[in-house]
Parts: sequence; C-alpha cells; structure tokens
Amino acid sequence: MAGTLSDLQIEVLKTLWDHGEGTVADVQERLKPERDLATTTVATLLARLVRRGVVARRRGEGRTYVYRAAVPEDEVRRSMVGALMDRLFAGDPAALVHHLVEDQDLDEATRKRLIERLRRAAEEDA
Amino acid sequence: MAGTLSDLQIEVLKTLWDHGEGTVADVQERLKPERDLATTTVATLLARLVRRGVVARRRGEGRTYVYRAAVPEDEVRRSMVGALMDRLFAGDPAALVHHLVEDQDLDEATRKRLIERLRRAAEEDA
DNA sequence: GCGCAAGATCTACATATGTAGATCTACAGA
DNA sequence: TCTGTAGATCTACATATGTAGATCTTGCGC
Repeated sequence: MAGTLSDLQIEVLKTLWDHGEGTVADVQERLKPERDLATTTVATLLARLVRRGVVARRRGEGRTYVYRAAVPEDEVRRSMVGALMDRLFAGDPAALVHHLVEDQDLDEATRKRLIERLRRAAEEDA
Repeated sequence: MAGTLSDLQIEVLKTLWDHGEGTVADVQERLKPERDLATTTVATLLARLVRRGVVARRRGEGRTYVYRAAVPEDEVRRSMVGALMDRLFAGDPAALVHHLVEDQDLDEATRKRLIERLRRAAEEDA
C-alpha cells in the first residue's frame, strides 16, 4: 500500500530506514551528500510523506518533530518491484531474473557473483 | 537513456512494441481494454512521448501519422530495472533476486517455477 | 470546386512533485 | 519580561502527467 514513490521520496525514506527516526535537520544532514536541499524543502517533503501515511512523526525535545518511516522497507520494495514486474515483465518474476542475467549490463565480476547467488538460492530452497 | 516513464506511458509504448507501429486510433484501440481514453488524450500522450524522443512518427496514408517506439523494450527495461536496483537494492542485482525469492509475495507454483529457472540460469552459464 | 468530417494541434485544468522564500510561533536566554 | 531565533507552517512557482474539450486543417467524396 505504498503506492508509487519518487526517487527523492525513497531517498528520504532511506535515511529513516537506515538511521532510524530523525528530525528535519537530521534528514537534511543525511541527504546532504546526495542532494543539498534547503531545510524547508526537506520539511515539505516530510510533511507530504506524512500526509501520505508513509512517514509518521512524534514530538521530540521542545517543539521539534521526530519523523520515522511508517512503512517497512520490504513493503515498499515488494510494492515497487511488483509494479515494475507487472508493467515490464507481465508480472513474471522469472522474466525479470532472466533479464537480470541476460540484458542488464553487468560487469563480469557482478555477473559471476549473481549466478553464484542464484545457484545457492535455488539449492537452499528445493 | 529512457529516463523515467510512467505507468501509462509504458502501456502506450507496450502497444507499439507488441503490435508494431500504429496510428493514434490504433493505439487508442489497443489500450481500450485497460483504459478507455479519449482520442485526444492518446494523441497528447503520443505527442509528449515524441517530444521526449522515446516515440517517433512518420506520415502514413493521407494526413495521418503513424507512431512507433523509438527505444527498444530492453533498453527501457534495463534503464528502469537499473534505477529500481539503485534506489532500493543499492545497485546489487543479487539483492533483488534475493528479494524476489524471499520477500516477494509469490504463490507456491510461481515460486517453484522461479527456483527452477534460477537453477537453469545458473547452470547454463558457468 | 467545395464543404465536411477525420485527424492533428491548441488550450486548459487538476494533481503530484521538486524546490524554497516568507511567516508564524514559542522557547531559552538576557 | 522581552526578544531573537530555531523550527514549523504557509505560500508560491515550475515542470510532469492524466485527462479531454475546442479548434484548425485538409484530403476526399460528390
């Protein structure tokens, strides 16, 4: 139930998933390396995410609000990967894997590791 | 170089990939089962995609334009899967596969088939 | 040759997003 | 108590998208 989230929105959520809850200033700080946004911009982003229900907030020290993700990372992954599969791979996960191995432009090392992982995944299941 | 494409935009492209080039009317017709859009709406969508460079057009019979995809499906897949991997799986394809097997909500049959495919993919490589 | 209808293009509006200045408010320190 | 300021909220604007009515154009049938 995460709906579609934009790149930036996911980056914001990521800071919350990875570093736990945080104030507007915290989030701004964490995003800094990637994108240097004004404090108000970050505040707006968080406010919108709260309105959407994917982020929640509580009072912290003083008047400050402390934000936290209201949806777990897996759920967002599930929903977004699902959407992508539906749209581009007719909902077939195997097709996506196939694409990963065949068409995605992976360097040799990565490819090797991926195949290895696939083998393991396939085995440890069964 | 496909940038981000919306759901609807992909559906439009899909009609072109799957059925080959077509006029506005054709595309509208093909989209009908999914979304019943006005002719002008489809025309607008196509015009915008042309402006973006992902769709091209040529003159057909009379004054009609015939549209065709200007980017191949794999490229769009590559670019969109790549973006998703970067955003949600730190660019690690193995993590995405892991997610597919572990967290994606697949029914038993699909899961079985997927594992089988993984095994095959892993073997036929190496 | 002429008018009409089919198709192209223009204009328009709502919502979402990226971005941030302008304000408002209330807490901590003088 | 008064006030500066940190932090929250409001307002604003550009672009993208979903959607389609209003026009404009022109090839075709008569």
